[in-house]
Amino acid sequence: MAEPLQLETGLTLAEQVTAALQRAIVTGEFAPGSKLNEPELARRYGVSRGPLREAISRLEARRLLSVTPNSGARVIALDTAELIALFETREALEGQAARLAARRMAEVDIAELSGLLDAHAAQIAADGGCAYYQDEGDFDFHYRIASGAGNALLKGILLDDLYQLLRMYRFRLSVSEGRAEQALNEHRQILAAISDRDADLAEMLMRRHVAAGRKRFEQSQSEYSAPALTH
Amino acid sequence: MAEPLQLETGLTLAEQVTAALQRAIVTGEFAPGSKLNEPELARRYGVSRGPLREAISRLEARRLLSVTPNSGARVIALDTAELIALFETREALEGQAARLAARRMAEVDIAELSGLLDAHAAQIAADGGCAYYQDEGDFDFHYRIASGAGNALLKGILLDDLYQLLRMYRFRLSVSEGRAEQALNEHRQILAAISDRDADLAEMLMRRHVAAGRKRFEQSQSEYSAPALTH
DNA sequence: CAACCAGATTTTGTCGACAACCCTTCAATT
DNA sequence: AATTGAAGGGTTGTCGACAAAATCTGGTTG
Repeated sequence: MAEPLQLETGLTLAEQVTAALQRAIVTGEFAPGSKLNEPELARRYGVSRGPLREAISRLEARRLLSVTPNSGARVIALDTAELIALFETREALEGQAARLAARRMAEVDIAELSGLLDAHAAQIAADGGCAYYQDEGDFDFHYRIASGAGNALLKGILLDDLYQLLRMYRFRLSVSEGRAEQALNEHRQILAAISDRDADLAEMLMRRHVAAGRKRFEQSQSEYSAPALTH
Repeated sequence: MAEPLQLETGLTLAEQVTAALQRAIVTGEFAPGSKLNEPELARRYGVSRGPLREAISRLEARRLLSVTPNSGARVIALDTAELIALFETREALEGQAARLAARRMAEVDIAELSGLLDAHAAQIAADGGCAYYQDEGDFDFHYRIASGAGNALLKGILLDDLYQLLRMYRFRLSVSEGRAEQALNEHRQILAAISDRDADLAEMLMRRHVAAGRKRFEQSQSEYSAPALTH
């Protein structure tokens, strides 16, 4: 259903529509590959097509939409190769973020993130790591590392672009049984390296952490194309 | 002067204005920090404010403009810390690009790039490495590595976002005497590693190459804040 | 029966106009 | 003299309408 854009002050309509539309895309309300109808969307959000088109332009630059002239905007649809490319890019950027966080993250932020990991541990113990909250916890951790790097550009690319794509596809990247504990453990190791101000180790561990996700995904894909190998 | 937007077919006015405006920003025609006047720009490019505002929205998402509601758009103005952040981000992405290029770049592209480096060498020998052409040669090299990585996302972030920022500020990042030969030498080493399919070495060399640029810039900045050391 | 070609309809691209807001100017007040 | 406040002009934000393009429909023809 259409939520007609709760009105916030200080923001332009175009910005509010951008946020609402991005949210709808990322939560899967608009499926990957589906076409966006401008008059319909404009009615839905209660705005004219002007601000809506500005929002579409923004989201195109953020790589969430792909528009073809005279044909319209479609939600981006990543194939397997492009999802792997997303992991590869994250690996580089998040590795660097961890490296820089080891140099620059404030002690108080490290302590707070440590507490957050305790909360994640409790949650996993309680509900066995329900996939949704597990993902949210994972995003939380990576979000804070990206913020702790003290590099606004790096943070912006990760939060505004890559994490949104990742959120879109989290259902395809769903984690396996017992993965939650392992991920939490890796988070702890990364944070320990940051706390030790060991930049090299922090980067290496983060890269492995992201690469592990990519490899699990590659594995899950190759099972379909070559199912004979695993049983 | 106003070049009223040479008309190309198949592209939206908004897209053409985006390209023209980005070009004007990147070449320094609009200085960093300067304000963009919408009616004036619309007249200049011979379009209405609709497509112009879409172009502004796109360039804001690409981090070339920063717009504040009800106040307008300004060309981005990077301070020293933000330029360092740009180098740090490039270091991670270009390092990864070199790593992936070592795995995926086609032999024919490697050979062609090798020939391009020969041309650069000849150019440096001829005119002593005039700063402008030297920069263009540098961009050429990095552009091809980014393309050779076989990762459209990584390539897009580098070409659409980071390299544009870099071009904007190349005058502040101008190279010193004799730097051209050294850069060319580093390019040769990187390409050799790629040709050997040595991903680890290619990444390391590229990271050092970018880091060297960052360090020269940091050096040039600290000279002003602490001039007594080098007098 | 398939392919192709009009006509009609929907959708996108663009424009000009109006309203809201910001900044400047300048006069009045403390 | 400095600050405040109101009027004015200018800029931004938004809208509805028109024109061009694409898509859909149905009928015709090979």
